[in-house]
Amino acid sequence: MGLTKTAIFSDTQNEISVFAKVIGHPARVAILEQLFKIDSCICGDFVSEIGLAQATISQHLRELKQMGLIKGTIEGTSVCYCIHRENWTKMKKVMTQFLDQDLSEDSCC
Amino acid sequence: MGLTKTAIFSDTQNEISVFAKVIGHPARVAILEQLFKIDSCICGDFVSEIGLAQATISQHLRELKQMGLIKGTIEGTSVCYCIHRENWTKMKKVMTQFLDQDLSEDSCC
DNA sequence: TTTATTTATTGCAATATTACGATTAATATC
DNA sequence: GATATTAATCGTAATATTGCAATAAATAAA
Repeated sequence: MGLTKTAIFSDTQNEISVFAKVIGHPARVAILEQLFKIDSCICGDFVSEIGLAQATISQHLRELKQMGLIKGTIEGTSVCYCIHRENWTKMKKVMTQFLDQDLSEDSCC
Repeated sequence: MGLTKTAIFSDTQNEISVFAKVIGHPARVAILEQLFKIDSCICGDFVSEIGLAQATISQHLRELKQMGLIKGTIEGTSVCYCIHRENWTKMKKVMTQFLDQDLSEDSCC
């Protein structure tokens, strides 16, 4: 099939997995890291920094934009991208809550 | 293509994305949540709890095991699964470091 | 030994993802 | 206006993922 059965899972479970999925590609990780490192907008320098074709980068940027993690502003012929702070914070909260789960000592084999 | 070009990314970038990818499916999120909730091993109760076929669950368990997030111990005819605490902690560290990045105020558009 | 019970594996079909060349659209610059 | 420059989109190919039925393997119970 290839089609995830989202209906049988809770909203939170789906939310966690969707957030994780968007981080689940090194190119998107690299894009986000660059935006944090520069600590401002980046206008079109992704293609030269990351070794992927322009069309491919554009596709990854679209996915990040669709998930709301970045936003782009048109600036003449180029587009300036930056982190969407509110949404990043929201994702951080959701993911951290999941990751921070813990077990009591020696609870299992 | 469909083949991620891991070679052009850093080890850290690949590590983050691989960890995220394994969390990137609600069934695997559900399995992990159950293990944390029960706070001990689970022997074969996944299929009844999650609404997916036995073969599918087994496949997801294998992926989690391959990533080292869970470990299984054979217990007669059934297998008891539990969280691999050390590896979970390691993943938490890697992911948290990535998620905790922050921007200075008003750094962008 | 025969018969459950339980999990892993295999084989398959359907959908998703990744990547890129080519093209399009939009604005700058000449 | 004609020509660059930049980013998005389209089309396509290759690989990955998801899901399940059927089967295999391994142990427990009768």
